[in-house]
Amino acid sequence: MATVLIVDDDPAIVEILTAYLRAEGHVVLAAGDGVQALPLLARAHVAVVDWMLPGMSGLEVTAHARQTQPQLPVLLLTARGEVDDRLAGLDAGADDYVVKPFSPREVVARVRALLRRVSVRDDIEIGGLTLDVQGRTATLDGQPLAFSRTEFDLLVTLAQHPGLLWTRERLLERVWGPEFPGVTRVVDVHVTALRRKLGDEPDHPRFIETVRGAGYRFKEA
Amino acid sequence: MATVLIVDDDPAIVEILTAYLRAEGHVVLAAGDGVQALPLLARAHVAVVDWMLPGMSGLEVTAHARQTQPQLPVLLLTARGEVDDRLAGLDAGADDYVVKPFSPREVVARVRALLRRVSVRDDIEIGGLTLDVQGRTATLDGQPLAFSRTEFDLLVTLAQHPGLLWTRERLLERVWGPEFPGVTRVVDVHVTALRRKLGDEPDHPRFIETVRGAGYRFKEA
DNA sequence: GCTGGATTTACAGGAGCTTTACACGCGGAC
DNA sequence: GTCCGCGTGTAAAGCTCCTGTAAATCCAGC
Repeated sequence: MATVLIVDDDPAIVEILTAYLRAEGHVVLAAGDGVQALPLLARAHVAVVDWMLPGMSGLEVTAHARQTQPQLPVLLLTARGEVDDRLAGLDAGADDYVVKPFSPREVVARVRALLRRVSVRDDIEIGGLTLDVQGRTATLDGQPLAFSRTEFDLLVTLAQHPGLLWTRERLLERVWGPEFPGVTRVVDVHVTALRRKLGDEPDHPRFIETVRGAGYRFKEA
Repeated sequence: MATVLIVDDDPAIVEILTAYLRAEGHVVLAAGDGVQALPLLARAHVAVVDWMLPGMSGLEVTAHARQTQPQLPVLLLTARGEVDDRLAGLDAGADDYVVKPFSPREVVARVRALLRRVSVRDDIEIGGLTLDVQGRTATLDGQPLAFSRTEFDLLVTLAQHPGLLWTRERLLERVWGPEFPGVTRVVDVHVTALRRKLGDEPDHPRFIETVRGAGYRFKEA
């Protein structure tokens, strides 16, 4: 259960991959070219990117992802003639390859493998807050802090992308999963709980700020 | 003394390494390719992996091990021509290298070094608890304590990695074996049994703490 | 078959999640 | 300025699901 970004200008490919990935329980975001893809990168756990794209190439998208989100794994889709360019792709920071024509199952399998890697991400440290994602422990100004599972997932999601605006809907999608039936106010309640534990005041927040009419945002360092 | 996983498609190499490692008292698991190796990773204390494998490469096996078992040391076997790729191997998370052709003694020596690092010792002592892994005996605050086989294996697994979060699934894999068909609640039952013998209370544990919604963790010293 | 241990089952208690309700305050209309 | 509507903060209630644990069942070795 994760968010997968597909970047391909062929609607047929997008459609078939979306179907397979949804069947796995993932949330799918899609973009037809590189420019559309850039703002979606921050919301993805893994990106599937076609090499040949109109305008900005898949390689450029990959390089951009590598810069802005070093931990985001990228799976490149390459046509047969491009196989020789594997090295260039590795240089740009792609994590895996699938050569066209591919079977959707293969892509799904590799996405799954990449997701396993993401789940073991390094520690987050920002503004006196440290999060050990793997061990699910946290400290604030050196003091250990206990969070429930939902609280911790929510905090990690926010803290992994400082400065990024998260709507309640996107947070629900990401933290609670794509099929969560509940209302968005549940996010508010958990944010309140987080803020209490973090010693955060809604007016002068140290970490989580409210963007009225929009959602929440983790303060940049 | 420990369980060593060998992944190599050359039966001659597997055979000679197995002989040397057995002579050191280790348990040896062997796999001829990466796919065979994956389910065995959970049972190993250290892995010796050939770079060139049919299908899934040794690098991929290493990366997979790094994801699923961060603490598992990996020793890569590389042919002379691949030495330049050392950086790639380090990226994938290998802990050490041996360049072919190698002497079995050298491999054994490096395995021994890696095992020291991972603290797979015959004797564990932490917080008043001592475990003699070889002799399968234990004392708590000087008093001898009797455990069943499963209890002892479970306790050793937890105690060897203080502070590391273990999900019930990972514990099943490691203690019960990768193909165990049972439900994860069996872990709970054995943890309860362990705690009773250790005089551990779930609320204020001296040794095994519950991470609600995640799994169990042996308290750090 | 006996016996010790492993696994499953069943159930109680409680932590944490969701919903609900209401208060507060910002911002726009006038 | 006042009024009103909407969005947000937060406490509290109810409920769900997780965990602890005893008891029943299963199983392997003798």
